Amino acid sequence: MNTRSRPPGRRAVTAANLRTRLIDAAERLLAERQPGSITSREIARAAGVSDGVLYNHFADKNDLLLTALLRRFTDLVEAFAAGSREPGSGSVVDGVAELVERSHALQVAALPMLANLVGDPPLLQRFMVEIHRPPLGGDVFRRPVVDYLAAEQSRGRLGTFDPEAAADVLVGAVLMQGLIDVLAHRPAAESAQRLAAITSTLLSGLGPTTAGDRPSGTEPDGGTP
Amino acid sequence: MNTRSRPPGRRAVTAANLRTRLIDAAERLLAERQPGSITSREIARAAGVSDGVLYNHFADKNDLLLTALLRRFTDLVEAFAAGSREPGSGSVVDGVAELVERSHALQVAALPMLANLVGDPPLLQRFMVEIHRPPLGGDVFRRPVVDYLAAEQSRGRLGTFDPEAAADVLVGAVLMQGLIDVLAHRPAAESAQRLAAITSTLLSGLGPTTAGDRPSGTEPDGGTP
Amino acid sequence: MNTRSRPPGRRAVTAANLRTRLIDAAERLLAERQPGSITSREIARAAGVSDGVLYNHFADKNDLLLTALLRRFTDLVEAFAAGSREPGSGSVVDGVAELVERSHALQVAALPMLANLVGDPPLLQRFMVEIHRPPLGGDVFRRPVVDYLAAEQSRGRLGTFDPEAAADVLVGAVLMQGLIDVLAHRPAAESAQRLAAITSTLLSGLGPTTAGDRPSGTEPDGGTP
Amino acid sequence: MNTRSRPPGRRAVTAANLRTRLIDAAERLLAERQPGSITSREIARAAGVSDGVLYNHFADKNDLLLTALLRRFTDLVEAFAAGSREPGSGSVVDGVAELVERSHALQVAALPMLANLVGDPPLLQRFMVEIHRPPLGGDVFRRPVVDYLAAEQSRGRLGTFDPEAAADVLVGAVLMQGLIDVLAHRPAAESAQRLAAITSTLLSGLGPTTAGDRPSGTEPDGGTP
DNA sequence: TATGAATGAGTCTTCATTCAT
DNA sequence: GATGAATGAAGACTCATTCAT
Repeated sequence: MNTRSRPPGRRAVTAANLRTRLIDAAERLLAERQPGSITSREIARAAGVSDGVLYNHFADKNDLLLTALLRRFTDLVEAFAAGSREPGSGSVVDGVAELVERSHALQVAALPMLANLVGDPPLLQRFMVEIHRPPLGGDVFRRPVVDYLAAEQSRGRLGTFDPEAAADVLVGAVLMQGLIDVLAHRPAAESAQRLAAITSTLLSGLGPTTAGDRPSGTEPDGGTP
Repeated sequence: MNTRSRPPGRRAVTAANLRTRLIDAAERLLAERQPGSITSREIARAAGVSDGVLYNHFADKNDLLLTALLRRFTDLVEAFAAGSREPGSGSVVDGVAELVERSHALQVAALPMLANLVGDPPLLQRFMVEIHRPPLGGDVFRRPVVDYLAAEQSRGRLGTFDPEAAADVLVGAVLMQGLIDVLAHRPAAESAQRLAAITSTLLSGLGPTTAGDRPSGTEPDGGTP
Repeated sequence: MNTRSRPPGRRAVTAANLRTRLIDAAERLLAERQPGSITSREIARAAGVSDGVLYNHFADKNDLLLTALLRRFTDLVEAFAAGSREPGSGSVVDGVAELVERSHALQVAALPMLANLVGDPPLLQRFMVEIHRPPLGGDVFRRPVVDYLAAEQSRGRLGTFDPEAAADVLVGAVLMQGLIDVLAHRPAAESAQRLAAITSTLLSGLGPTTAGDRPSGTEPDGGTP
Repeated sequence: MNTRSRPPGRRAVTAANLRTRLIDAAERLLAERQPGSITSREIARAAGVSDGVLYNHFADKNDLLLTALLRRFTDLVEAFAAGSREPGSGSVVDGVAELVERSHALQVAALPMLANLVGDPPLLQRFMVEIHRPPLGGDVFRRPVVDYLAAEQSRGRLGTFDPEAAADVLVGAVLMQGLIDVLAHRPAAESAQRLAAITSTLLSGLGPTTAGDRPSGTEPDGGTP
C-alpha cells in the first residue's frame, strides 16, 4: 500500500545478527552454567529474541550450544598458538616456565566449559567429533608443547627425553592444577607457586643423576631454588 | 489433601536389605551415567522396587546418589592404600613405576564417577564436603604418593626435589592419561606404553644436568633404556 | 537435562484469550471446591487447554487461583456498592431491611469462596494482602453499612448508637445466616423470614423500653468505660 | 518357656492408651493445622506409635480426625453449658454482657477447628452429621442464649422481642468478632472493647426512641467515644 | 495386636519443540 | 524470517494404606 523502501542490506544484517546474537548469548551462559541446565528460553531471552528463532538457524538447542562451544574453544586455542615463543629465544628455563604458565592459562579458560560438557554425553560426543577434524585437529593443547620441547632439545638446550612423554607430563601436571583452580576456586597466587615448583621438578626430574653424563657447562638453572 | 485409596501390590522380593539394594542399583547406574540423567524411577526399577521406596530410606534422590558415590569411592581408596609398596623395598625405579601404575588404576576406576559428578554442582559440593572429612580426609589420591617419594628421598634413593611438587607432577600426568583412557576408550596396551614413557621422563627430568652437582655413588638406575 | 522431542497436538480452539479462559475455569471450580483440592490438571481440562499452559500465564497454580478469586470478589463488591440506597430516601425501616438483605446476598455469594479459602492459609494470606490494598481497600462488607447507618442517624431518623458497633452487629448477624444458608443449604424462604425477624430485633433492641425498669445507677453499656 | 506372668490389666491399659494417645495427638495437631495437611505419619509420630496402628482402631485417617474433633467440640460445649448464669440472678445487663463474653470465648476456642474443617468437605459433612445427633444435638451455640434471653424476658427484665431472632443477632455478632480474632490474630483488649460496644447496641437497638421512655440523663449507648 | 517397610497413583512443575500468524 | 502461545511427556516427591512379621 505505502511504498516501503526497505533500507538496503538492513534485513540481511538483522538476520546475520540474529544467529550471532544467539551464539553470543549461548556462549555467555555456557561460561558459567552447565549445558543441561540452560533452557532454550533463557538463551532466547539473553539474546533478546523470541523463543522460536533458534530453530530457524540451528537444528536444535544442542546444535546452537555446540556451535557456541566450538567458537569459544577455537578462539582460545588460536590465542594460545599465536602467543607461542620462538624456540631458541631467551633462556630455555624461562621457555619451559612460560610454556607451563601459558598452558595453565589456556586450561583455566577452557576447563569450565569442558567440565560442564562432561555432564552432557551426547553433546560431549558431538564436541569431540568436531574438535578432532580440521581446523582444530585434536591434540591442540599438547602439540605446541611437544613442538617447543623437541625444538629446544634438538638445539641441545634440553636433556635427553621423549618429547611426547614430556609433553604428557607437563600438560598433565598443568591440567591437574587447572582443575583444582577451577573446581576449588583457588587463589591465583597460590596456584602460581605450585606451577613454579612444578616447573623445577619437571626440569630436574626425580631420579638421582650420575656425574658426567651431561654436557659440562650447562646451567641447570631451574625455578625455585 | 484429597482422598486416595490405593492397594499396594504384592510384597517385594526383599531378603537383602532394601536400602542396600537401592545403593547397589544407584552405584551400577552411576558407573555409566551422569547423576543428573538418572531418574528416581530408573533407580527404583533397577533395584526392583517401587517408585517411592527411595524416600523411606533417603532424604531425596541426591542423598541416595551421594551415598552410593561415597561407598564406591571409599572402597577404591581403601584398596589403593592397602596395596602400597613399602619404601626401601625393591628398586626405587620399580617403586615409582608401580606408583604410577597404581595411581593410574585408581584414577581410571574413580574418574567416570567423578567426571559425571562434575556435571552436578550441588551434588559435587556435597561430595566434596564428605570426602574432606574423616575417614577419607581429602587428598587421598596424592598423599600416598608424597609419602612414598619423600621416604625414598630421605633414604637417598631419589634426587633432590620437592616431594609435594613431584607428587603434583606424577598425579597430574597420570590423571591426564586416565582422562584420555576413560573419555576416549583407549586400549590398555597403548595406555601402558604411555605410562612407562612418563615414568622415565619423570625420573630423568627435562633439563640438562651439570656434572658433579649430585652426590657421587648414586645409582641413576631409571630412564628409558 | 535429557533429550525430549515431543510434537504438540493440534492447535487449540483459542479465540478467547487463553489467560481469561484459565481464570474462568478456575473461577468455576472455585465456586464449589476448595482451592487445595483443585489440581492444575483439572483447571487445564476445564479450560480445554493442555497441562502446562498455566505456567505461561501465571507464576504457579496459586497465582491463577488468586487471580480468579480476586476477580470474582471484586465483581461482587462492586455490585454491592453500586446498588446502595440513598440515605434519607424511603422509610428508614425499609432502608435497614434492605441493608440486611443486600448484605446477605453479598455474603451468600462470597462465602463459598471465602470459606474454601480458609482451608488454604498461604492462599488466604495472599488474598488478604490483596483485598486490603486499593481498589478494594478492605472492610468492603462493613463500610457501606456504617455509612448508611451514620447518615440516617445524623438525619435523626435512627436512635442513638455507635454506628461502628451497629454495623458489627448487623453484619455479624447476617454473616451467620449466610453461613447457615451456605453450609446447610437452607431454603431461601426460611432464610428470608429469619432475616426479617433479625431486622426487627436490630431496630428494637433487647433492652426494656419503659423508663424506670432499669436498675438505678446502672450504666446501660458496661464494657469499656 | 519362662513363666511370664503378665501384670494383670497391663495389656488392656496399653491398648486403651493407644487409641487415646492417637486421639490426643490428633487433637493437638488439629489445634493448629488444617486436617488436610496432617499426614497419618505425623499423627503416629506425635503419638509415639507406629504408622499402621491407626488402622487397628479407626476406619481410616479421617475417622480418627473426626473422633478427635468431636471430643474437643464436646468438651468445649459442655464447659460452656456448665458455666451458664441462672436467669434472674444479678443485673440483666450484666447477664447479657456475660452471655456475649462466654459465647465469644466458646467461638474463639472452637473456630480454628471449625475453620480448618471447612477446607475438608467430606470431613465437614461427617462432622455435621455427628453434631446433629445426641448427645450434642446441634444448635449448641445458640440454644443456651435463646433460653437465657427468653427466661429474662418472661421475668420482665428485658423488652419485647423474638428470643430466637435475638439469639441469632447476638451469636452472629459474636461469631464475626470471633472470626476476626482468629483469622487476623487481633489482640484480646481490642476484641473486648468491640464486644462491649456490641452489647450496648444489642440492648438499645438501632431504632428511634420515643421521647420520655428513657430516664432523662441516661446515656443509652456510650460505645466508642 | 503392633510394627514399619513397601506400594504406586497422583501432585505440581519444567521445558524442548512446533506452528499459525 | 520472526514470533511466542501452546503442547504434553516426564521429572521429583508425597502419603494413605496394606500386610508379613
